[in-house]
Amino acid sequence: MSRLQPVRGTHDILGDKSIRFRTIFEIFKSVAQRYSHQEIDTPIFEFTETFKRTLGDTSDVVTKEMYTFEDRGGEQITLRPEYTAGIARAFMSNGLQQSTPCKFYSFGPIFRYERPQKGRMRQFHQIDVEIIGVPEAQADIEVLSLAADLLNELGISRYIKLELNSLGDPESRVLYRNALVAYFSDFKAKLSEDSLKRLEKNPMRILDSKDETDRGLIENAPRIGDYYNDFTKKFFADVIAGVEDLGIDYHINDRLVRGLDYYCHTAFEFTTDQLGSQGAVIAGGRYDGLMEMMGGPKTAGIGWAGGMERMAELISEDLLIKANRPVVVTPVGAAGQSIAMKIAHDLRVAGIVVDMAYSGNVGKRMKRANKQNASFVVLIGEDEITRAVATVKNLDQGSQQEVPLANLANYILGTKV
RNA sequence: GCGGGUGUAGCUCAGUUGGUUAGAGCGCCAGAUUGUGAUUCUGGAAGUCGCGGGUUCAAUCCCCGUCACUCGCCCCA
Repeated sequence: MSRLQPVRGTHDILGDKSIRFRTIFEIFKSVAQRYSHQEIDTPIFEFTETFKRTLGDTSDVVTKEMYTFEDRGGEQITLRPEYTAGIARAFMSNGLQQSTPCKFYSFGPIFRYERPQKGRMRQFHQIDVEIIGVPEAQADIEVLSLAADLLNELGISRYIKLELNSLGDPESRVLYRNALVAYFSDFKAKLSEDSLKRLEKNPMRILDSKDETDRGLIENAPRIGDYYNDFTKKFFADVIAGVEDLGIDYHINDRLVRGLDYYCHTAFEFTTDQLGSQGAVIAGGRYDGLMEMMGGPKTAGIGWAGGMERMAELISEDLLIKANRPVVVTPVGAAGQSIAMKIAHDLRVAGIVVDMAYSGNVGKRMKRANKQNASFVVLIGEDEITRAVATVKNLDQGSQQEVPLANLANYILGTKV
């Protein structure tokens, strides 16, 4: 048993979970396409440098959560711990600066070495949306609107609230950062160990701290809103006005931050209290400084990522996209056996989901068909073959009737709806 | 990385204050019913009691370690 278990924090996706994932992805794809986003698939691993440079040396993701290894060619490789860096890299690798704006969507596995918990795995799956090359607030609004529509169509809006903040433009940020450092420096003796480190490298992250003493200090810390310059104020007001016009509920949380320097303006999280301590279902923000930091031209960007496992826990049963019920072809005797596969094939070509009852007596095969939730059983034995018919039994009604083989597909398709 | 809880059949769980052969329900297989499903009845298979070590005449039970799950911290999707 111990050898057969999956690696810690990884899960096989099958059965109900698989259906949930497919449902979420189908709905996501449909919504994203209505917003005119194009699919993009970037590799699951990148050079370690791609993530190190963009996520910064102080973030938890880089310092202790990446799956990094040296490949046989001696390259430092990392399994992607997030989407944005890879998509930004792809944007530049493919020379897409020539064709902005670019609107992308993507989905797939993400890897982080963390202690597993409900709603937190080492391999998990995200859906992702990015708009690259649009510095205007319309992009922020559209991306938020896409997220809100998605949650709506998934039927889980009522569990989720949107927290919104602005980190300001670079000028506002510097002012605020300095004010924070000045404030917290007076309390160095009281700050938690983590927050002391943050004070050096990443003072805005202190606002994230859950440490009780820290929280007391944070109460009276400077508020970012007081440091916005006119441009930032206008930009944030535009975003809020747009969100309100679309009827999206939100509330401002001025302690919601992103520590890294390339983030600016809009930052947001769609959070829930339904998943224990894993609150965020969708999170994102604007990253106008990212491309430059990666060595490309200055390019605006905004996007978000959503956790599929977390959404999968929230969506309700009746939303799930079910596969069509099968028709089960049941041969009787050697004669039936020889013609059954051909009959099944004809039905499949006609677009019908068909399974075969492989073995056992007729009763046994009926029983299995019933268990498979089949809609019809097509019985074919010597009696039928001599008359070129099949006995078709409707499992819901219990009725049955003989149908000429030539009409079989039409009969089933016609009766179904 | 830190702290708490849990680990017995495919699933959900009982149980033994340490003592012949470890149980139930559901599921699975077979028969009643060898050309007709859902109900019913009868029978059956299935377990190194997570794994390793220790204590003991004897361990599924007590102790230690380990792995996994789970809850909280941390972090976030």
